[in-house]
Amino acid sequence: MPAETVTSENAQRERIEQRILNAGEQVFAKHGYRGASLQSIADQAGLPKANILYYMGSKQTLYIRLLNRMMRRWNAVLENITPDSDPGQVLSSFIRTKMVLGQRYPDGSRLFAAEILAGAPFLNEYLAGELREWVASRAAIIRQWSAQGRMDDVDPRWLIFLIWSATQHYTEYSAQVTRVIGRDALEDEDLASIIHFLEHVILKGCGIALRQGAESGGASEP
Amino acid sequence: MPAETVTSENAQRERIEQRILNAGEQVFAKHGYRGASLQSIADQAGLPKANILYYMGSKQTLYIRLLNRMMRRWNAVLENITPDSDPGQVLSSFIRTKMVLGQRYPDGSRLFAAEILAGAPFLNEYLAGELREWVASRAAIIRQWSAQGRMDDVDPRWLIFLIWSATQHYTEYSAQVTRVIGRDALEDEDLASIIHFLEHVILKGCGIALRQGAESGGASEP
DNA sequence: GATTGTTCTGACCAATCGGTCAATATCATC
DNA sequence: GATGATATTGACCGATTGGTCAGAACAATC
Repeated sequence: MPAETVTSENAQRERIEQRILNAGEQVFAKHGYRGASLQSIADQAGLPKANILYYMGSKQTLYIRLLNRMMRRWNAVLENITPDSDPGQVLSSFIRTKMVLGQRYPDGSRLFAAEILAGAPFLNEYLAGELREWVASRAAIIRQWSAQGRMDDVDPRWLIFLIWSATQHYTEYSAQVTRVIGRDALEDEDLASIIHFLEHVILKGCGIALRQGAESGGASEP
Repeated sequence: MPAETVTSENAQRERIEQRILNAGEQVFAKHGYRGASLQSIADQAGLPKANILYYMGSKQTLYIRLLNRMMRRWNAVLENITPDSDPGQVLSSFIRTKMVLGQRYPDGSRLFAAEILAGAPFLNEYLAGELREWVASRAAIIRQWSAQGRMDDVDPRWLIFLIWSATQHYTEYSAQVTRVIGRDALEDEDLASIIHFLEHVILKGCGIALRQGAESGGASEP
């Protein structure tokens, strides 16, 4: 780049890199690693193809940067969970945080999904290492809750996958969901309705009492 | 093909086409429409590339045949549902049927998922037509159940999507699930455990009484 | 065994793939 | 305004893409 002051120089480079990353996220999300072409990413970013390679080095480097960026965004999920936490609060927050992240980064979520569909060739270590530890530690706490009688004795791994899949669905499969319910996109009221539904079914299904007011107008209890 | 008797002639052609379809399903499932190459499909099928095109005509024709084949397989899901049906039985059967189908046709399920990720360019009509009707008719019946007090008043569309996503997850994301729980593949006992979990949480979460014996050793009720 | 209608496939096509590179453009510094 | 460092990009590379096609191979009929 042109040599400006150090800060603005970095800022300029940062802006261009972000533009490339966002363009790459869109294209990789739609067509997967193999199906995405540098030319289409360049078109999406409004830059010549050679410029993409100048900044990112290679297709693979760009792709891995995108995977890492998305993994970092998920760090906020289920981070403050302790054996003393309230199960209802934690699961409810899990559902809400995950839904918000999916809405904020739909392309990143889909990019991740495409990588898993392809057999997760670039994510083997992450899944079998970091993520496995993450799930195991959360599962251990949930098991304590069950043992203390604060919720049903369900397999916490399946519970985590259930919440993960249910929330992912509305971003990754938005093309399916919107067409089936006859909308162009999911509105805020839809999202609120979905979150409310998931909280109701999952918490109640795990034998966790629903919070007061959370059921206003939603579901009728016997 | 060599001119044999009419029946065996068709049988021979059928065998080769099935071989190509299965190979295509694998490759399309992994890499999506754009990312899949006819050469890799040919290699997978053990045939020269020109042979693939001789039988299928074009990449797009092969792809659409695969989508149709998978859609047909899903016809068994939620087919016998009436206002008089037992909600618990129907939802339980929905979960089981869907899980079994996912296990039987993992590549087909993933193929479908990749198509949705790409924005469902080939499935627009199906999703906005046939599938929308399918969901709407089932949703209407579920609403009747709620109105009759046989289950909670939850949005039936979100319920259908919940079961759909939860069951899909274990086939489409098997790469993630198996690595996170540290297995090579999901065993029969895992599947039984998952089905049991989903039945417990979803039925109970919808305010449907669980059948006798279905909870043996599974979840502890207050 | 010549005829006929498929089946099969190597060779080839223009287009596109990821990536390289040399030439040019741009700016801060002196 | 000369120097040096980085930014930019059109032109190009060999490989691969989906698809075409002519002709070889094949089996049944006459």
